[in-house]
Amino acid sequence: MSGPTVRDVAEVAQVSLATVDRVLNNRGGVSAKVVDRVKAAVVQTGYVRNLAAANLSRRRIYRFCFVVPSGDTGFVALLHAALAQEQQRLREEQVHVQIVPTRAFDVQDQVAALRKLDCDAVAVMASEAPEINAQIAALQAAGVRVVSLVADLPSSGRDAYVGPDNVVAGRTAAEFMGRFIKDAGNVLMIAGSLAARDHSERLLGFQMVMQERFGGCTLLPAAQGADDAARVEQIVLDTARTQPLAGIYAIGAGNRGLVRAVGTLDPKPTTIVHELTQTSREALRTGIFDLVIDQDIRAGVIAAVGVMRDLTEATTPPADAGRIKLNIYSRENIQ
Amino acid sequence: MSGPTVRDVAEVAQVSLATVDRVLNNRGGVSAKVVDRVKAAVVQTGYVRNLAAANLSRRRIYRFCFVVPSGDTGFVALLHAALAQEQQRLREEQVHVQIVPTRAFDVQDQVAALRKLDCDAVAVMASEAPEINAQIAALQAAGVRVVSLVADLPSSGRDAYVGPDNVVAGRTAAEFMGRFIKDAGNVLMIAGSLAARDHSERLLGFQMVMQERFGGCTLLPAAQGADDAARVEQIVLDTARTQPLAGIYAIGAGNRGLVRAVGTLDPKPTTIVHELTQTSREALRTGIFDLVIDQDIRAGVIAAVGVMRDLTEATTPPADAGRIKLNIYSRENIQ
DNA sequence: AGAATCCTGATTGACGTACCTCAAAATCTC
DNA sequence: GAGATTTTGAGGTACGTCAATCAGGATTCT
Repeated sequence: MSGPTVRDVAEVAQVSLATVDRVLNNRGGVSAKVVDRVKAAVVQTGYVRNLAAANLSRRRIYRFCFVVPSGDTGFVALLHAALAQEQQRLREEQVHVQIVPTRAFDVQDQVAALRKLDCDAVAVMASEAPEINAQIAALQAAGVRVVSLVADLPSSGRDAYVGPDNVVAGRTAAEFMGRFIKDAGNVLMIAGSLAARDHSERLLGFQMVMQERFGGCTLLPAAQGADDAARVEQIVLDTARTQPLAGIYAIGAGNRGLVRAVGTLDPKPTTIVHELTQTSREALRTGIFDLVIDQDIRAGVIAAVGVMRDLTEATTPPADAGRIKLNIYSRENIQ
Repeated sequence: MSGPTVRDVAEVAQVSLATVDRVLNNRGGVSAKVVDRVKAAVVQTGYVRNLAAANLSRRRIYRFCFVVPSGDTGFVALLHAALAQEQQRLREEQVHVQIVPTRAFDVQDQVAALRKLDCDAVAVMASEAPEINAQIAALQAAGVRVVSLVADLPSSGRDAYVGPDNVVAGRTAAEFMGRFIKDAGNVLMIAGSLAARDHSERLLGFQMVMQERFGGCTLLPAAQGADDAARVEQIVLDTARTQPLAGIYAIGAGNRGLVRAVGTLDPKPTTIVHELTQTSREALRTGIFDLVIDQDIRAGVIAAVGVMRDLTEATTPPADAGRIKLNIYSRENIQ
């Protein structure tokens, strides 16, 4: 008593099961007339494929790899946690996810990791570099679909990008920065590395909106903190020594250093950072950070798997499948 | 070549398939010693149940109903759209979703709708009323699990609530309101009806934070606009005639009226509203609204279905399963 | 007309789990 | 140690789809 099956469709269409199967799975070798009849029968019976049965029968196992920077703090730690959690769940659905940690900013290590992959598709989080582009091309030539994760690699020819729109992220940061500091004062921007596409795009978006709509503020030259807490701390302290700071926009990681530095400043500059980690959550709560712009990395992992599955099946994933939402957190809506 | 199956577990544990089945599905009648042996075998082999096969075999069809207010604009329209979309997808997974529209604020109509349900579980979006509580109790007595959606019905004894934390929603609105208007001026709060639990909770949270942290603002008495555009427009215009308005917090629906009214005011009060609809999206873009606090209703529908499935299976859903995230939108990150 | 190609039918065996029955074996009770 | 009870085994069927094979009929081409 569970809805119409292919059997019912076959009966209504006056054809055999085999023919229905051919039509439903586009196997070809069926005349247009019969195709129409079968499709009409599908509509008439209200047939919907039983996903469980389909998945069971086509005993496809997907093998996906995630090549992502290692790290036991901050965003990458959350990413690994999300991956591990999904890995568990996906096993039930016959999706095997392998996680390949790399050293952040180490191009050779990342290339090496990519080289020895054996899977149907891979999600890569890396900076832009010609060697990496080359290796991605090689993977694709070998039939492996490639997805860039969190930071896009547009020039690599990757099959898809899964991550937030980082220009929008920067623009949003600027919107709140401008309003919070009342369109006046010096604003310090600290990126990790401008070779990381996500960082450069955020910076771009931030500067655009600040210039367009908050001309009362003065943008200081963008600093690079290499996602390193000590470096970030030093940058803030050095800058604050020579001029008053109304706002700080931290584009990359290294938030522990930011917390230390901002905590010593009086008046405290309005501070906007990315990624809701333990550090930033705590800083929001104590009032050291004013806003956190977060990308839901768990949603990102799920989206990436979905896109990789589509790509592996040679079906084009929906246009917005890879777009990860940006979440804005203040001290009142931390979760 | 698709991982270990029950067969492998049975072999390793030196028991029959039937016994493994009894252990895995808690059917009882197995000695503790053997249970341990089977469980050890599960770990040793790395067995994970194949969801597709399980779902196929247990030919369970879930029948769920959504009893929600009808409406072709605003939030409820989005809700219906999300429902229709999920309905499509869920059919593939043998979940039959029926949508029962009711007249908003019409208790008798809602009770009547609840009375003639025939399903395994129901999600209800309604205001608080004793008649509704009674009908929910009757449903539960008949073995139907009941979930409150978007607006909680805590006194009804519903099995679960799926929706955002509306106190947090109100607190978040206050946080941004206070910062945007620089902690000074009159703030008007407009609810739809304080009988709707979501509205009263938002109001509560908003007032708490405004009093705690933004004592410079003056809170005007809360108005009730019955989620009606004309009423809301009138309230704003009437209030603005007698005193300057620094901020408006619209707790419920009727945003079209709000747009009309705020558009005529100079200076424009900082306006914070709920739910990202076509109206509020457009108002954000043109600068009439300053912030929209949205609940992702599609995520809500998915969560509700998950919770109903768990409840129907008599497994307690995870603690945070029903919690819908609040998303904050400014003109820069509309999507 | 004969050969080649195309279209369709009929049938069958997986896929891995759930769920059932019946009988045999082990354990407990007095 | 006989009887009652609990525990375990053996075996089967069903779920709906996929995938493949083989064969026969229809159509087209030469």
